[in-house]
Amino acid sequence: MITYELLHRDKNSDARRGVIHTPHGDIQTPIFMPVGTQATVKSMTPEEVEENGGQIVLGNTYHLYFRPGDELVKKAGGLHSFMNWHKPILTDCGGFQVFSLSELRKIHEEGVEFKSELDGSKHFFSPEKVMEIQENLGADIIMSFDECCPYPSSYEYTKDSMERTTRWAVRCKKSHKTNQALFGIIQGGFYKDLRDKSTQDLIDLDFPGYAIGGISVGEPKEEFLDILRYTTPKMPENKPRYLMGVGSPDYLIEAALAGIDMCDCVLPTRIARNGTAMTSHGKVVVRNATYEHDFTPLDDECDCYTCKNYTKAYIRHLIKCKEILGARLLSIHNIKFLTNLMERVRIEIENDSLVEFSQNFYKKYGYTNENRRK
RNA sequence: GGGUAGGUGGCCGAGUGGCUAAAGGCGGCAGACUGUAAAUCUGUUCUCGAAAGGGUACGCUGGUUCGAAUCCAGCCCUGCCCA
Repeated sequence: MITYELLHRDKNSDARRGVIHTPHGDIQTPIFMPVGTQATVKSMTPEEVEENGGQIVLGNTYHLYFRPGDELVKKAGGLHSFMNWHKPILTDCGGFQVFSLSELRKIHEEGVEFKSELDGSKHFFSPEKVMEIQENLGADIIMSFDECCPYPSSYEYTKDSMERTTRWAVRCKKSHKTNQALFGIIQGGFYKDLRDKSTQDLIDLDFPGYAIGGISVGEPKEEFLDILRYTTPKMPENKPRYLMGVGSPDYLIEAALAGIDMCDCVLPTRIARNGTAMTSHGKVVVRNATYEHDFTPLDDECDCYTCKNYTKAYIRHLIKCKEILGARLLSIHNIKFLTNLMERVRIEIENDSLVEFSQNFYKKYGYTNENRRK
């Protein structure tokens, strides 16, 4: 099981500084969690993830069920042993795949029918099945099965979906047998009364942690912030609060300001593979021609392995040639950038200065209204 | 020297009379990426112009035709085979 310890509350925002105690060690919060869908943070070794500030990584129920199979992972001694990562692990439940693989699935009350994108075979995910898979995987934190609604969705659709997600949460709880921490996922789309209902119903079920799902799915930033700031304060104070699928620096800071403890995202590793770095001066598309003759590091303020040893010109060269080292060096940098950012956020919370920090950060990072997601 | 296949936009390569400023790929340039169907996807890529539109262009020169990358003639060049 896990417990949440509140260390300090920011006097000028809803931000909070805490620790989550897990069977595989403590997690200092707020935290950014790198995603390792297929039991690997793409291109990085577990040692590199740890050296670059990773305290916990994610795995994915859907992907690991298909390959290599959760039974195999169990046979290997669980995910920790299988992937040689001995710090905490959280597995996502496959709810996001219900959303992202919309063309390959059908949703029923009983569960979701999936057509495998690998071989076209049919598979059925019920809340009970998802619990069984996640128990085999053996993560410290597991997620209840949900549906992540697309944006935009009608009130009626979102309501039905949210209510079904709650019924699925009941079934997950009922069939959950291990001492892994099972988190509930708040849904309700962009409708505040639905968010209220979802939050309250899940609180009544008494989960050891709660997540906000169904935002950061392509909506305008204002709507994201609106739901984030509305929902987070209604989540229990004595338990971890997890915002799913957020990883750009501004969203992470806003999440912390709203009182979120945990975020995860593929963004840093994905944009790394596509030739982009996050830096203290904003996004650097190092693939671009501007950097052809730039023999300076990605970020002059960064202390990561990549920035200590390599230049933009070299990394650009690697990316242009599709050399895997390019993806690795950028992934290392981006992960370190975000874990450094969150470390800084934790310090600022302790000093009650996160609001001021965020304003300075945005100015330096170059965030304007144009940078906001549409 | 003889025979044969061929010369198309930065490169490879389709195209055998008008629908061709010319498919497709590569390369180049740019954009996107947020609980990973992603080392992916999208746009763009002769030139002038904001656009409408114009100018050049399929080895070279000339010809046939209302019209030629496409047909004809000569020349130049390249690969392969034979001497």
